[in-house]
Amino acid sequence: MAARGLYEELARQLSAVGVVKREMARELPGDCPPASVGVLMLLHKHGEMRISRLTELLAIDMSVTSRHVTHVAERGWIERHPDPQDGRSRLLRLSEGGEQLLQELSRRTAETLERQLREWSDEDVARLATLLQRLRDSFGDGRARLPQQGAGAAVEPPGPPERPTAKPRPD
Amino acid sequence: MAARGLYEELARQLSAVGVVKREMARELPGDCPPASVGVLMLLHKHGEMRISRLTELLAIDMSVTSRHVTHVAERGWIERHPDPQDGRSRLLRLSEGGEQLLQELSRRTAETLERQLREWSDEDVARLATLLQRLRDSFGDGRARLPQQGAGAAVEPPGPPERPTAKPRPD
DNA sequence: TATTGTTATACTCTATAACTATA
DNA sequence: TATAGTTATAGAGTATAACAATA
Repeated sequence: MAARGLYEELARQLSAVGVVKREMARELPGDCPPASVGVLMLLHKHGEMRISRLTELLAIDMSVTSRHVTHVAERGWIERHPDPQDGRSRLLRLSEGGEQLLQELSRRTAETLERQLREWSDEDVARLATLLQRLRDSFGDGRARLPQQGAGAAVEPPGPPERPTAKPRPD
Repeated sequence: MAARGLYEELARQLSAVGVVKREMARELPGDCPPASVGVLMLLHKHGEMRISRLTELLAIDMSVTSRHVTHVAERGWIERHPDPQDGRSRLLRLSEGGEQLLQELSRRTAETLERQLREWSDEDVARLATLLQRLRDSFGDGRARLPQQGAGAAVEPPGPPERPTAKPRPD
């Protein structure tokens, strides 16, 4: 178990990752937001799958996955075939055009990182990727997606005074 | 310079950090979104400062910072004093209540990470935090916030065929 | 005229809830 | 009745542009 300060520092750094993500997003074609790239990458890596599986891998709500999938399907980057196992589902698969787009995006992503991380050693790049993977695993582990019993109001803080305590806010 | 696959893997892991951030956000009081925590943390760490400085540290647009600051100020977590150096600015400072809230939030954040990262060694937690810090530095380095010459249309991809190429989309 | 902030508007990503179709 | 997926709606975070006040 690490010291508390260590965790706080990690939390701070995690919340700052957004800068990097936004910078990377600038390199994408206007038509293809980061979420679409995520869908394409997973279909490339894991092959044909249903929306439910994609939802698990993305660790977001299925309704969101559905929208992202619609987006990439409308642009012809994936194909949707009937699932012989279950009439409610369809199997998603990268199209020829999707494969090629992804190639191009991957190349560009790599270029950006290469440029920004010029000073980094292979070892450090790999180390960071590995630690992030592990971080995700650690979080997705224990209670992966418990069915929400009241996440909205969430753990109201015990004592901090002076705070107007979450007024309904009329605006 | 690392191999291309290494960069792609890093990109994939970076885009997946969202899961962790959302999980952490669940632990926050409904009134205090992650962005507010960021503001409070920076004011705690660096002390009194102007919005422009906060904007640099957060690496977001000043208009966004302005909104976040308004949010925390409305709840009494920070105070705004006139800046003797410049009549257009105000100096932001954590209030008593803000300090206490932050203490509580930090405690809770640390608890969450402690719970999820039970298996992690001190070294690995520190290593990840350090690498993320360095990642951010590397990105914020060279051209930190160039004045946008056409980021909207962004680098349209050269060759990937078959792609409907960003149709106006009638919907 | 240039700079510091603020406000209005729009876009992306996500969640919740209500709904459809199939199991 | 339960499950896979879709759609409507809302909220958080960000960016751009137009604007106000001060330098």
